[in-house]
Amino acid sequence: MGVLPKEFYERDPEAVARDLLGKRLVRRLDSKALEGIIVETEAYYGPGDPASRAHRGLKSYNRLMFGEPGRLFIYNVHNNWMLNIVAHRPEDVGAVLIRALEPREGIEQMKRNRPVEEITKLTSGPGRLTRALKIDKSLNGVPVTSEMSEVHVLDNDANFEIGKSHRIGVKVDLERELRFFIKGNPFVSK
DNA sequence: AGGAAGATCTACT
DNA sequence: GTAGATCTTCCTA
Repeated sequence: MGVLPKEFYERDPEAVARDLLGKRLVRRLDSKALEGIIVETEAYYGPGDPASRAHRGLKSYNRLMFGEPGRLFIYNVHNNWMLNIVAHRPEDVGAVLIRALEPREGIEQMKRNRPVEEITKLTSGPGRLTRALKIDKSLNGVPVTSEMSEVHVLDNDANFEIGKSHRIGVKVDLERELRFFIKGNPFVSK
């Protein structure tokens, strides 16, 4: 069960979003590691996608979406850092937003980063999980395809049903449903 | 300088 | 459960 290789991310964003469900997201902090299972994702495309950061074409703030797959793409919305992984076919544009995790390792540390009454609220939302894992723009562009990396994703054997819906919070969405989540998992955001 | 942003929290009905 | 205020960052003018 090693790190997911770059090829994993060199596919259609929808496929990557689905396949990231159940995988283990690892955040290396000091000598410790914070870890959670990915339970909710959304796929974003290029200029043809009205909800995408890349909608208005190549800009300085979205250039990572046009670049090498398998790197972090991080931006801020309403004082929340959004954690994306660049994912698309060669010469294409896209990314996958990580929307929720099920905490596994370093839960005490996460709670210190983000005090919360119920454990189900610790990482169940894109802004919540970045706070719990101490992720911000300083990690923008970091590759997730090496164990050495401060953030990386490990393969995992898991069995579950996948649910899907329209993306959340999007003003104008595509017709396709591009939000994916693990059915019945209590850490999926509401 | 101004405003919009893929969200979150709180305070209600 | 739902509406409204508000958190900050970075783009665009």
